[in-house]
Amino acid sequence: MLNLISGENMFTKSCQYAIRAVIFLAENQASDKNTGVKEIADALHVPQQFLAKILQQLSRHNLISSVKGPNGGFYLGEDNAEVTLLDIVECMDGKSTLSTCILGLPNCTNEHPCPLHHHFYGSREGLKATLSSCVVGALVNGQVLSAK
Amino acid sequence: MLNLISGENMFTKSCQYAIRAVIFLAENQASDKNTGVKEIADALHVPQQFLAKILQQLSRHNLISSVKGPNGGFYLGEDNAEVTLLDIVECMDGKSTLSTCILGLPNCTNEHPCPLHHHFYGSREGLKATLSSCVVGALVNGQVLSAK
DNA sequence: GATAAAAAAGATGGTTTTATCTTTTTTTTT
DNA sequence: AAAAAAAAAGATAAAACCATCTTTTTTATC
Repeated sequence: MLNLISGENMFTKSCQYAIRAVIFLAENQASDKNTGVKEIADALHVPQQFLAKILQQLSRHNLISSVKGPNGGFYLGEDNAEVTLLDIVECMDGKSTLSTCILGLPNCTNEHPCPLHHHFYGSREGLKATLSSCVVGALVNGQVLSAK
Repeated sequence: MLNLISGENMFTKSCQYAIRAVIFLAENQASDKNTGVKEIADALHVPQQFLAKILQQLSRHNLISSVKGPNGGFYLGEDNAEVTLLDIVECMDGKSTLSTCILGLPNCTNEHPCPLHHHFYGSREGLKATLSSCVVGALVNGQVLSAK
């Protein structure tokens, strides 16, 4: 589930962890060594096994790359160069809510809008634009990433 | 929990139902008759008992008004004339997430922002502005409200 | 080939959200 | 006063989300 307004967070936990992990991998893109789950989990202060599941899912969808065995781990390769925030959100939480009615009404359209439709149109388009234009590989600037 | 981006909806189910119910009450503001849970639930096609809980909570927080007994029900009175979307969201889902870090990082600030901070700043401010400026009593225009 | 490291996968449990059922309280009408 | 209508409240359950533990598979190194 992805709730943009109500709730404690704009992204789900899974999605937050996923984004932070991918940005972390992007920061290590230069190095030719892989990064293990443990190392990422320790750096970001997130539950290791939960993060493992998330990385597996990202890898299955080819948003990140992985190698098994000793010296194995995860990395961002050329295949992952164009991955955007929208890719990650949709991978973790399903198709983004940003195109469906904000009140969940199936018959809400531009022609027959719900009472909130026009009020949120601009902000929602802005969010969509940001999500689809943010290539995670470019989000590296040494800013705050880890918590606690 | 209120997730603005990830998940299926921008608002939680509770919040969606709450907003739709309050707008429905606003449409009946003119009438001096109260509206019962059953009538609202039928009109909006939402689970009656779940909606009852939601209306109780809205009533406890004085966002809507209620009377018990025969011919009882809910209504929007003068006390509720200034209720905004933000009031409803915070009543149902707690203080909005729109001021906390989008990645859930406790040490993210304007001076030491997370990698997403500036990208989402504008849209988030827009959402906040809409939520706090939308008085639900004014959202009545006969638009689509019920689902199914 | 044996060992070890690491991702992948399977199974299980806790918490929150969503939803339903039942009982109680309030209040109007008869 | 009795009956009925309706909100209020309590208890329970299903589903989704969050998290952990265990086992399996892959693969590099010895």
